Amino acid sequence: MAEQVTRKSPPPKRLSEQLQVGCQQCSLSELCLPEGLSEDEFARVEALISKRRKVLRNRSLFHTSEPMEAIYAVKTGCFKNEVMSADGRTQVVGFSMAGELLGLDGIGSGAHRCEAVALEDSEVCLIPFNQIEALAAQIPTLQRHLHRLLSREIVRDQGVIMMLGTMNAEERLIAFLLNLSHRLSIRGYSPVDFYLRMSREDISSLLGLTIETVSRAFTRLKEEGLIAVEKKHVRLLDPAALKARLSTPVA
Amino acid sequence: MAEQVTRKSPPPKRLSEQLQVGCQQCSLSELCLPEGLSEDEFARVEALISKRRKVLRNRSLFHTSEPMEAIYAVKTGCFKNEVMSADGRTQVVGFSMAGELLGLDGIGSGAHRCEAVALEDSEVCLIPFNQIEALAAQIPTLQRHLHRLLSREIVRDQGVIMMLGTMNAEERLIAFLLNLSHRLSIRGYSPVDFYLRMSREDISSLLGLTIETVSRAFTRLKEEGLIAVEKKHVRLLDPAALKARLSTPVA
DNA sequence: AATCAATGTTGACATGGATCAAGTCCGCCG
DNA sequence: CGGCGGACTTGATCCATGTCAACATTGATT
Repeated sequence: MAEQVTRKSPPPKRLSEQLQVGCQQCSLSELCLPEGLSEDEFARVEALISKRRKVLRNRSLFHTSEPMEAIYAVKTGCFKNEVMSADGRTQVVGFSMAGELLGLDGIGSGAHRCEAVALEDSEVCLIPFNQIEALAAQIPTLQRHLHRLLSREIVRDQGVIMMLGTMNAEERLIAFLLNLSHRLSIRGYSPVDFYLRMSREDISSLLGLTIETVSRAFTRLKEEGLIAVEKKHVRLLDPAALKARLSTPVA
Repeated sequence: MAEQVTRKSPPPKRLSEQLQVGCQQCSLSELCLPEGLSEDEFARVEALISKRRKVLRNRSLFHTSEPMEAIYAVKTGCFKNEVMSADGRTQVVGFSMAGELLGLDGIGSGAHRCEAVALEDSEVCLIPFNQIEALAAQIPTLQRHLHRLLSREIVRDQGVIMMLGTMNAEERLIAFLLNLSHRLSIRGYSPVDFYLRMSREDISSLLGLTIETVSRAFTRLKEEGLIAVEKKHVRLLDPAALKARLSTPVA
């Protein structure tokens, strides 16, 4: 099951090969990088992001308290972001899929404040933060993009806060599924038929519920014909009805 | 009670007077601005932040969906940050006190994603975002500072997520009080004796609870001798015990 | 094939917090 | 002064979710 990532090339890639896969060829560049870069600018950014790193399933890309020397763009696979409190509580604060950035929370203190764990064999592009920061000072478009990404992460987190603060179990699950659906569709995947990369436990942590409650919420939505679930395979049978559930609770 | 802010000068300030109160004289500059700026750099930053704006109690500094043309530093007073969902839910995502920034969430989309409401008559420094961004490109110290602030906001939000995801009512209230306490002490105020600026309703929204539950949690902590509360006046009688409550729940 | 550990589902029951309803304490305003 | 509304507290009850336990499924190991 947990086999090495070997989809793009034979066994162990050589460094020279890794370097060849640039941002220009990457279908995700429109998610990671700003539009409107000149060729020269693009090349300078690309030069910074030449390093890749593979992370096997259940391994960490970085740990809490580890010094932050780079941020990461998910190239393939999926991660969960977990924060840990002083007293040992653990909380999933989000999942990161291809084209999304990881490690932005480490900029403030210079150390990562959360742990990024691969949910499947994954690969990330390494972005040395000091260097991208220096380059951003020279390329306004890049600078603006970086600020936008940071700000969007704030907005995303506030969305999670709203979910936790105002929604019941069923609504939380629906919000979660619709959020996944939306992000998948942006990436060209089906918004109504997908496989969950994360366990019920990870979902329940993000949603601030127990796994039993999440399981029952899945079952109820299934019984009502709104979704189909078998294990990790989810189909949204009535996306409109799901969205409607998030608006006025009953009537 | 709700009188205008007139502590620093007679009745209605003239613009020329407002401009005189620069960052140099502001005791909060160490919170808003980076250390290590040269005199020249400091002056350039200061020149950008010369505008002030007063916001009366219960008035909004900005509204959701309003175009974001500036970010703000709280000079005096206190704000609540509220996000609203499409379906009309409202959620307080945090409170901002003197020296803290407001409006960072608007950078991503160019429009504010939340509403900032003054909890008392307050004053903010207006920071035109485009200009501070441009200046940051020229002053690395400033750029780094800006990134840190953005990142810290992410970390702060993740802390709220953890609170909502893992704590019970009493723990949430304790976490909230200790957080306030800490921020007040940084500003030179007593960490164990303070006045709440926000209503029980605002607190309950942030904590994802009802006002009744918040009220009962206050009462219980009071009965246990951990705090003293009369209305908005709170005293932490046993901060160590409060902190201990956040660690291992029972034993 | 047998065993085992993870993972998820389902049921029965307990409980923390929501809901509903008074009631108190204010400051405010006529 | 008296009445009124808003903010908060307190009590009684209900219910959504947590807890505990059994069981199913799956894949890994032997």
